[in-house]
Amino acid sequence: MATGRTHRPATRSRGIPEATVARLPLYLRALTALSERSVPTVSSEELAAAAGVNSAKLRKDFSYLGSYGTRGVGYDVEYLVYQISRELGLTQDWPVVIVGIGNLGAALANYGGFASRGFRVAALIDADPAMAGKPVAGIPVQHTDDLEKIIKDNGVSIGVIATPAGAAQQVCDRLVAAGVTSILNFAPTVLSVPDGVDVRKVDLSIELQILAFHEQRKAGEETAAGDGALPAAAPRGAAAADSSADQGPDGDVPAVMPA
Amino acid sequence: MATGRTHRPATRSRGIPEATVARLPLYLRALTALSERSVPTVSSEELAAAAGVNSAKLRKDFSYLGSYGTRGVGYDVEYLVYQISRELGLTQDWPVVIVGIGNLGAALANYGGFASRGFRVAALIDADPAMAGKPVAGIPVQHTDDLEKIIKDNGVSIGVIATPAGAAQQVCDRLVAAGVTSILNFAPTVLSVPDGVDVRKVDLSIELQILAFHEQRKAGEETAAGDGALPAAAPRGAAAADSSADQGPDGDVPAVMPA
DNA sequence: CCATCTTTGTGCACGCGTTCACAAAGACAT
DNA sequence: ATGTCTTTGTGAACGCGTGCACAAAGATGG
Repeated sequence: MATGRTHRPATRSRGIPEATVARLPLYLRALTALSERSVPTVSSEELAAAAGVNSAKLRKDFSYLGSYGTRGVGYDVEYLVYQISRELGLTQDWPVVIVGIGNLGAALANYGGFASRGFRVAALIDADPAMAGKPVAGIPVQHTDDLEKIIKDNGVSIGVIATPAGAAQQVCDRLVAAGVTSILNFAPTVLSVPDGVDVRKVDLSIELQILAFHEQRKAGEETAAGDGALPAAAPRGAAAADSSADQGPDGDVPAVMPA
Repeated sequence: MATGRTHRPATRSRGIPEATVARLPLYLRALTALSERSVPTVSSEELAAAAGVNSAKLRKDFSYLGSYGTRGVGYDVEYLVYQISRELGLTQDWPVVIVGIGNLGAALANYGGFASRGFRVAALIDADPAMAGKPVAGIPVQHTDDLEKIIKDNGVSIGVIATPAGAAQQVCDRLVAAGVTSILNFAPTVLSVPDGVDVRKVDLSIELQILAFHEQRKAGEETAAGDGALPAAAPRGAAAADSSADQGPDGDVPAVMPA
């Protein structure tokens, strides 16, 4: 996975395993899609297929939340959406700040997935004075000097770090000192934080390296035993991948530094 | 972690556990930093601290690669850098294509971590004809129509998908059909691929939701048992930053779709 | 009301990953 | 050469996560 939890050795919330928590958003996404199609109920088998997991695992995951299913029928989609949302804390508003408005920071600011689940981008912060006041995704960028005030005024408890690696720890320290207790770190650095602060890491470079490892292994195996597992995949259709046009301003601080 | 592996139930390469493979890039980064500071050797304790892991775990991880340490001394930094690089397949050139040059795709194209490890951005691909020829990060964007030819001409085996969710599966199918066997997926969708193809997923929305879960738990605990670790949480309801902060225009396709 | 059928919820076993704790190995000083 | 000291490499125990397989529960039809 592209992400990895940091710290918190084996802390379990109220009996909900960490692995289950990590899958809840997946289920929630699949359920939301069903909800939009006005599907009333769904079986564990169907939902598991949509989420790409084993159906037994899904049932066990749900069993940690309670008995929300009906035997012989399945799960009520709307009800389950609500229960999972509540469990994940998405029924409340989570103001988020993004620090480091480079390419990646701008991409995150434009990310549509924020608003759709209780997250609200409360502020964009960058160390470059030239960026100050400049709107990104409709939100004016503020200077790092005001970081503490911004955090406190908005009651922010979740911070996103998209600065270069060299600045990440400093920014992290300031965020934590100002009251942030959850951090999503895109900078390729190991952040050290006090107990009680959660850090999750997203690291593109690591993901690619893991892929390269498996790729190399595949290339090596191809000489040895023929597993024959590689059928020529059928093209599903001449598709068009549309993309958004405008990209963030270039020439700024790179979103992420080399590993 | 922000990422999660897909498929591949318990496939182990040559005895190297998957969890270990996922940590090798972490060690490699720490070692590279040491190498740049001309540190000749490092103990498992020091390196573990730098990588943010347990020293016993680190030693066990290295033991899967072989006995590269010297008892009483530690590990030779340069030698270990080489061994890990070789194990991860980073001593060879990996041409990579990025499909979907929106905000996120552009950020990835500008990502410095590519070139520094055997990865080379061979091409940028987008479905928007208006993007064609336009240089991003010094590389001209090419149209989706030429996807298959680009893959084959460059011998690409690793593809990065940064398209909207709706286009991801189609793009994935075309990439796989053209010969790509490893995919890094940034679109919030479960991709289905044939056996033999590795998919890794990076999903910002999921990461935030997991953080929200823990954040909510922390807020809830503060009332109950005094763990002592939680300083008084800041009020969250305070005034919103800017009212005019409308999220990005929805007509503009976001780099990643809402979950 | 009873039989049947579907689907949930979970007890259980297994395997992976983590951590402890220590013996073996080598460096270094005398 | 011998003893001491440091640090590796790993055997073993433990805990978490996964998946099977099935009993319990409820819907549905007669």
